[in-house]
Amino acid sequence: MDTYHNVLKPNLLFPIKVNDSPLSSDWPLIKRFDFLRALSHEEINVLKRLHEQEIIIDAHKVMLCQGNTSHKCFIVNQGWAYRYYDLSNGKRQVVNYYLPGDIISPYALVRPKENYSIASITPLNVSVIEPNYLISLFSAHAKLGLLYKKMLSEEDILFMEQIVRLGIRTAYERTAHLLMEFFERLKIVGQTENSSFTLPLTQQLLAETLGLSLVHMNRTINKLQLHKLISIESKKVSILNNERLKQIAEYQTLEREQAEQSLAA
Amino acid sequence: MDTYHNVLKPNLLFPIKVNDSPLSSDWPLIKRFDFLRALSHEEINVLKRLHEQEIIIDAHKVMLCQGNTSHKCFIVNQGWAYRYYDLSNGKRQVVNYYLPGDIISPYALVRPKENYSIASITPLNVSVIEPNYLISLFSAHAKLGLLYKKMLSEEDILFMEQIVRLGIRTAYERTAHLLMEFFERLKIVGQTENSSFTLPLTQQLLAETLGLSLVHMNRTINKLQLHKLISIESKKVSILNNERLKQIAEYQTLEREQAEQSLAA
DNA sequence: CGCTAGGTTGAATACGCTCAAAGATCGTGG
DNA sequence: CCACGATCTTTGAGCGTATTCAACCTAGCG
Repeated sequence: MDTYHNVLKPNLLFPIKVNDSPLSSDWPLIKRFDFLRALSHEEINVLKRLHEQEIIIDAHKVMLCQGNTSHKCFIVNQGWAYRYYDLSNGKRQVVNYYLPGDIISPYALVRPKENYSIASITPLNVSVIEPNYLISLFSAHAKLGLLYKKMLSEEDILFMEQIVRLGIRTAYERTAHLLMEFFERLKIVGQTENSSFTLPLTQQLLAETLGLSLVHMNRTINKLQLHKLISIESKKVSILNNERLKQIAEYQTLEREQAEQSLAA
Repeated sequence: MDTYHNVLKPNLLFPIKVNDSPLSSDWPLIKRFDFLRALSHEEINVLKRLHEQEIIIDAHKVMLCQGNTSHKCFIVNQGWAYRYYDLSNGKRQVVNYYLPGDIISPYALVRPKENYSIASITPLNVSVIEPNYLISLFSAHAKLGLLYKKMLSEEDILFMEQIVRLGIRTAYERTAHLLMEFFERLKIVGQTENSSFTLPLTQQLLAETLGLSLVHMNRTINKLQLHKLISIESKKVSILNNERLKQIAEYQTLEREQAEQSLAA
């Protein structure tokens, strides 16, 4: 039950300057924006400026603790993190995951006190940003501001999907659905190969995400494998039957049509 | 199971001009903003301008259908609405509720296609706004823009609370928690009296909100009444033992401290 | 090589679901 | 104003999914 609690003791961050900057197109945030709508050179340069201060955070560190205030935003460049809520009886609920290309705590400025904790799962490579800078940048560049809002809106949709998963889906469907989501999100930032991706989560964490017990989580995963829908070997998930998995999960691909009208303004 | 589906067939809205405008302080949105931080006369006037086009929507109407696009924003002035998701097997999940003072579909502009449906519960008195107008207004008035972001951030928190409810709370705790939430949200906009409020929901809808069956929802509500924590008579909920209820729900009051620093910028 | 975190399995239990049917309440029209 | 139908609520009983407890296995790492 509390194995993770012991590991995840609050800790100071140790910023490390990273020397080798990837190519512009290698920043996952830029990939995401570009996916939403093709960016101009100038826009790419603006977004690149967001990545000037890069740090690495160790795996299994609590970055932000329930009750504290967050003063910075982070763009995830590499690695996974998650937000969770602790109950007094020792149970935890994972609320959402931060994958490459996601922005951590975009509401930093307006939220006096975070109700949730955020922790890294893998070593985390993030760009640190002043929340104010983010705001001024996106109000100066209307189109980027719109894409940013689109990102926030997508986060909003992911929350709803999590609610639907927990509310009316069975353990089997929940698991299928979450895996589909991970796959599609990672695909956009180029972190999949063919039909597989690296899933750096323990079954305990998955269980705490899907509102299941560890034991049942394990059985559900194995059932999915038995049915030849997926296979997992050493943290690498392969989707063997995408069609069927999507059908079971009743998964709706995130709508990202290139509708110009909605982006014109 | 599908009783509600029959009632909630998509329908055109019938706008009705409302003649008697309430006093400025009677607009729930203004109350909410003022609660976040005391507003100046000028700011109140700006917000009043948002309420120029008011319409009434009948009870039990689908305002926005899964798959369609929303072109307008609505400020709820009076009545309840909710957002939900339909699964192909007939099950539904209620995602969130819109109470007086809430803004419906603030992401209207950036979302090409809504994945969720929105329906009214009671007759709904709303102000209609152009999404673009909302944006321009809040970028012209920095402080109001900040309060608006704070509102979005609160919506975000409510989503998380719903996730936690569904993920790790028991039926009993879920119900207690949701009732607490309704009470506190209604209190801010002055829709409570002493320890009671009007809850215009059927048990079916509550069940679809909390991921429970109708039968179990009913038993859970009655258990709460049996334990003298609440009482319900004809849609009126009275909280009999606030302390204990809050404790069972492990309810965290929404943090709305008057911290000037976070509002200064 | 041994320790520890993570994964697997079995068995008993419980919480919540389904099916079914009967009551209560509300709105509406005769 | 009462009667009727429809919706909503309540109750019983059996069942099933997921939980809990407990033990054992496995893999990775120092």
